[in-house]
Amino acid sequence: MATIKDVARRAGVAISTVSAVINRSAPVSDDVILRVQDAIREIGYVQHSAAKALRSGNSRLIGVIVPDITNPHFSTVARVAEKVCMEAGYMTFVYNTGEDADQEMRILQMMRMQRVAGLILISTRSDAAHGARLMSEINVPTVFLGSYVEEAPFDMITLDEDRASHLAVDYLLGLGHRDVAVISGRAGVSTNEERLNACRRAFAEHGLELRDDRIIPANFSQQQAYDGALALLAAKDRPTAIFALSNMMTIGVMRALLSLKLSCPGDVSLIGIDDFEWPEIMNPPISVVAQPIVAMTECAIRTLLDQITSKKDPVGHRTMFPPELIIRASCAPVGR
Amino acid sequence: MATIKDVARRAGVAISTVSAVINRSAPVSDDVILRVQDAIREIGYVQHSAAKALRSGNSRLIGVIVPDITNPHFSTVARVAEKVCMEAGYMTFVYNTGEDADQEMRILQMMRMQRVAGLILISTRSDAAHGARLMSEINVPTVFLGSYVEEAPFDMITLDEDRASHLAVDYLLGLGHRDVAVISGRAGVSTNEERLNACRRAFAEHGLELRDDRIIPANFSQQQAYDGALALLAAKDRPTAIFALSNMMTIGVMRALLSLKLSCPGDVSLIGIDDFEWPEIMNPPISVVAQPIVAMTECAIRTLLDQITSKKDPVGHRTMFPPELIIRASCAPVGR
DNA sequence: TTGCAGGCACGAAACGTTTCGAATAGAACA
DNA sequence: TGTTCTATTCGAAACGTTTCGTGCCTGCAA
Repeated sequence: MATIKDVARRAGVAISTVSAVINRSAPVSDDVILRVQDAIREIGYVQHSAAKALRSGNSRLIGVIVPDITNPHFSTVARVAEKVCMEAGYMTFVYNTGEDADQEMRILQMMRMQRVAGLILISTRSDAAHGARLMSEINVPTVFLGSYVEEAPFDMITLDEDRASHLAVDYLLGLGHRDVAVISGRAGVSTNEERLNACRRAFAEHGLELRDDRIIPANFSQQQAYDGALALLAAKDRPTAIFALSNMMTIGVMRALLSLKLSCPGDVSLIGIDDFEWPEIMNPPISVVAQPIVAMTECAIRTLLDQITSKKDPVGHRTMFPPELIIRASCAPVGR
Repeated sequence: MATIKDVARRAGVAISTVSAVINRSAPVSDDVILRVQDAIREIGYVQHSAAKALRSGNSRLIGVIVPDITNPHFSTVARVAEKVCMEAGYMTFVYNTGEDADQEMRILQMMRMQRVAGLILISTRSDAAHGARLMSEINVPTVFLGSYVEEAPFDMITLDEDRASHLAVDYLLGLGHRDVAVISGRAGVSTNEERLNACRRAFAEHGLELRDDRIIPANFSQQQAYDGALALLAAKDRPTAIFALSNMMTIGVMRALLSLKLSCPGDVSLIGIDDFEWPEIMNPPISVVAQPIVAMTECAIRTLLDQITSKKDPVGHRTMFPPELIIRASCAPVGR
């Protein structure tokens, strides 16, 4: 492939002059600019990012690490990240951890090889041990999105998880439900811990208690939520309402309801966190606590780019976005 | 960051020896291997991909270009591509065209800058003019997935589109439907043209005709399918069945049906191409012609890697995968 | 006419690797 | 002991850029 040297020869100028034209990094006469541009067009020259990155020490690459791109929530993150980064002249590297901490580390290692300029990280664990591993592997500006990790003092963009759970629980209790089960995500992930603790608080504020046996662990997995809900709902003391702490788990519960031929909201009310794109085609349309994921992602990227250009250390600052309760048809007053 | 030079100094060997150890590219004594490995660990050395790519002329990067990662069909492609490539020691660059040919070209340009070793391309147009532009921009092994482009003689992995449409049309006609509307994708995309032409043929084989005014263009867009279906279904001569040529358009039709309070399959039968992940939570579960997208993607990547390593020119060979008719609850005999 | 500043263009070094021909050391053989 | 071979190890060039110190011209002021 043609190199900058070929362009220089063709345009009859020095290599450094071509570089100056391409990057507008030094004044060049109009005449020369034109000659260089013509030469570039004629021989079809395209910059070699690797060479540029090597010499300039700037890859202009952003790593985006998500649990699973197949989840619409995360594919939206990927899409928005790509767009915002591209506008700023960066390329994104989107990778899936599959909720596996070792895979997360492997990906971080790859990101390091690529010398990414920054990282958007939706981590699979939040404990201090994981944080320590993270800190030893990450040496670029990083922003957590949706969750955060102990001992890893990066900036974080999250939902107001406390309010999210309160919105759902208050709504359910307000409908008269007293026996509510919570389908919980992966233990040890901040997102889940915060949502769960907020549930407990919300119950307590109503003078009620969220019993441990009404917390069904499902690891954010659709299948595990299905299995857990199946057992829960088949028992004769089934709850009157279920609150699922993430979109995939909400779907799992819905499937369990359907396979047991239980009516929703007739027999059991259901509410989840994270909105669905076409709720009306579901049976029934599910009420949810939605998070403004597009705005959150934009904010995360902006924060990251800011940190990259300003070169100032992150302060571990947390920005919270407000959740929104969207009432549809999956919850009814108890005993109806 | 530490470089290979630091490792060499620390281990007391030459740079080239360190390289030999890292890449197992030349025989090195066990003693030295150990010393080098220790040194690498101690100073936390990580290879610099850009430098490696520059010198070796091999980026070990694969570009994956999809219309919209937000569509579950394509996020599956991305996920599978990432996995298979990673196993082969390649990294993937996933990018969205947003169904825009100019954006597609811009992305190709970026891919070229990155000197990707190969490309998986789901193109937004199939015409010869687009093919010509493509050929002028692409200079690496490329495999088309799902669609192909005229005048761009790369290998292609697709569904057996003819059979896919036949499966759906034969099923509908077999149920007695005579007035069937087809929601069509973007004109000029091979996938859509083939599906549409196969529809016409299938009708003809039954001695029927698919009238042009029963072909509703919707550009593969959910919203356009919704709008089109709304107009179609609000008219007093509405069809008794609808065949939507892609997953998003099927959803659009479903929404139209619901918003008009039309019963499916009572009033109108509906079938689509592409399966849904949790059909049972839809109302009703929609019958579809499914494509084996995971296997297709794996095949595409394998074909590509093969071409990259064998360095032989593509022959424009087409591999077709069989569709599968999955009957659920959205189609009923006519007049019921 | 001379001196000087400023605007442009140039050349060479450096970024971190891989690669390949050459050098070295020890072993085996005569 | 000298020679040849083998098994390692080394050194330097090259990949395609950017960057920065130099130097050449031109024009303007004195």
